[in-house]
Amino acid sequence: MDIFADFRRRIIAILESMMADGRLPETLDLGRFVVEPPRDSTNGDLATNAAMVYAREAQAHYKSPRQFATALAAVLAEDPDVDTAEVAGPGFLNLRLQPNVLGAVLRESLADAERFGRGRPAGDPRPINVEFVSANPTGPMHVGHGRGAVFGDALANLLSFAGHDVTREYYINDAGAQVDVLARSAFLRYREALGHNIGAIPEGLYPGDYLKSVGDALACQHGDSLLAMEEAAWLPRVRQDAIDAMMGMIRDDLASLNIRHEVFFSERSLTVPQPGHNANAVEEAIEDLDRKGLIYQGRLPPPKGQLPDDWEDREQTLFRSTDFGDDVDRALRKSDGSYTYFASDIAYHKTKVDRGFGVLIDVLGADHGGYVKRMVAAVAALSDRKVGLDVKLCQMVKLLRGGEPVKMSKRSGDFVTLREVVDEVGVDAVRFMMLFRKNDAPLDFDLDKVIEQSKDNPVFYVQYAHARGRSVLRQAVAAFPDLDVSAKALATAKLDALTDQGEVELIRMIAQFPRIVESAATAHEPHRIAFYLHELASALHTHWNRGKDHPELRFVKEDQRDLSCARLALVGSLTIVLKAGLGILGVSAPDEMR
RNA sequence: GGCUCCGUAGCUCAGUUGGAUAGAGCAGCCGCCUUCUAAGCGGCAGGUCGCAGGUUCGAAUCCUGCCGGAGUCGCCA
Repeated sequence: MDIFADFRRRIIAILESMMADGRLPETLDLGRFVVEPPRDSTNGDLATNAAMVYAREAQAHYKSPRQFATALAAVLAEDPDVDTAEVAGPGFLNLRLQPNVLGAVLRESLADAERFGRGRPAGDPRPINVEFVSANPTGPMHVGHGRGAVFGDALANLLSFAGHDVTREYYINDAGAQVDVLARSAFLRYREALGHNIGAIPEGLYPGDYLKSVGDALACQHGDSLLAMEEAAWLPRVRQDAIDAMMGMIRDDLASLNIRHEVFFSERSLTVPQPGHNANAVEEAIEDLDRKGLIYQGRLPPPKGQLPDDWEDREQTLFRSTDFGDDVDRALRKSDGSYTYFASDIAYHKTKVDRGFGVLIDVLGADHGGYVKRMVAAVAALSDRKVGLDVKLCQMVKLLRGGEPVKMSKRSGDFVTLREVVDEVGVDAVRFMMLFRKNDAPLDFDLDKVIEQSKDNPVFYVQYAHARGRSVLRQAVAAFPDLDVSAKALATAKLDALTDQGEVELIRMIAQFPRIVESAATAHEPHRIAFYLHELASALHTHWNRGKDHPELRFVKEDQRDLSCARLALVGSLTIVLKAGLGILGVSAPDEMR
């Protein structure tokens, strides 16, 4: 249960009845006010700005926002769940709830631990597609890819937790010139495997050692038979083998971060005719736009800034992306007549629209910023504005060690791989740190700091809070050997003993979890979960420590079984929320720190 | 030059979609271990929310214009 959403509904009902009675104008847009925690919790449990939001429209009925709020307060005070309803400041309405309301939330979190905080499928029932990583299949993943990978995966977790049907998807760029370069690079390694002296890797080919095994495999499979062929003959075969090998490597890299995609979509598949069609997907997508009158032959103004050397003014096939908010119309064919990357991307996104997704999310590197408007335009055009595309750009990751930038080795191809980082600091640290920042802010990742076991390290700090909670439950069993500390059992504890301010504060924070999930999911911002967990962990550590100066506040009181049970219910609920939140981030919730 | 993102405490960053006296963590100073884990906690100090206008009951948040930083700029992917 989300008490904020719940009371928002109750207030809507009140406003509606006031509208029906003529106590308010009938035209109010009831979607505009909010119910949220008051900034200062001494003001109560819930606050709403409804009276201020509608003050202007209600002026004929209530002179001031405060007067309106007073009227609203009078009705709300009748609600059996409300203790007090007070008007504050310019017209805020602060509600203090009966203790049993928050208690019910706590009880619910224990009784149905698996579901607490989860959203119900509501609103747009269409599934959401999250496309992320989509690293070129030309080598192992590096740290920058890792950020997008973790972000996309956590976002997918979050949306799924919030009640949406989510598909994780990877777009394999296996059709461009870069995979031909990959094939030639692999062919070189193939010759090397056959004993040829290949010397230095020529400029323009991929030099990485990771292609040696591809060369070995080719030699093993084909012997020297490829050597006699023309490039046009061997390239397609070598290319596919190399791509498969690279994708295998990338899947392993992703698996090391516990990331799995449901769909791997091949760009190349868009360029071959589909069964039962006489055109390929790219051609069909462009025909589709053409039928909508969005394709034309025309000229583009030269690019601003530095003019490319080979700029030529020519007539070309253009998409009217400016009809959908882009700055300039975009080219769909290169000068040699082949399609641009944008054209296949349009076709690719058309498949997403056709597959019935209602919301598309693309997770890309910040260097793709210039690409956003045209892609949003394309999706709007393809779906007649019925499908939204949200492009989440992840900023760069700066890798540090002890505060100093990690030198990227100049030995070409030998960059710091994602795998090296995961192996050094662990999945949990990588995932949490990548999510403990907004996606559009650059990230410093310090290899030394993230394995530190101290409060300076938020990963550790949050995990420790969970472990501490679990430890308390273990201690409780030691004190009361017959006690059942399972969540289900704790849900039946008498909770009215939880009266200490710190305890109430913790319950309030637990009650916020559902709305944090909801708002983070709506905003497509998983970092909000990470920050919430950090605050929750901090609150737990704080309260735990108060038990030092005030032994009567400790969770386990051997001579007071009922009181202990109530407090253990609180601890149990905290571990449930911490674990659920960490689960969204894809970070483990250990029972003890060792 | 165009577009996108960013600018909040000495440093690194949050800020619940326009709310109440702008918050954390580092770093600095002062405290707390016969105790369910001190791997932690409390307190003090620290601010012209880049600048200037505008919108309104109310702006760090929305709009405009500047200043500063990052990215990007027909057919590359």
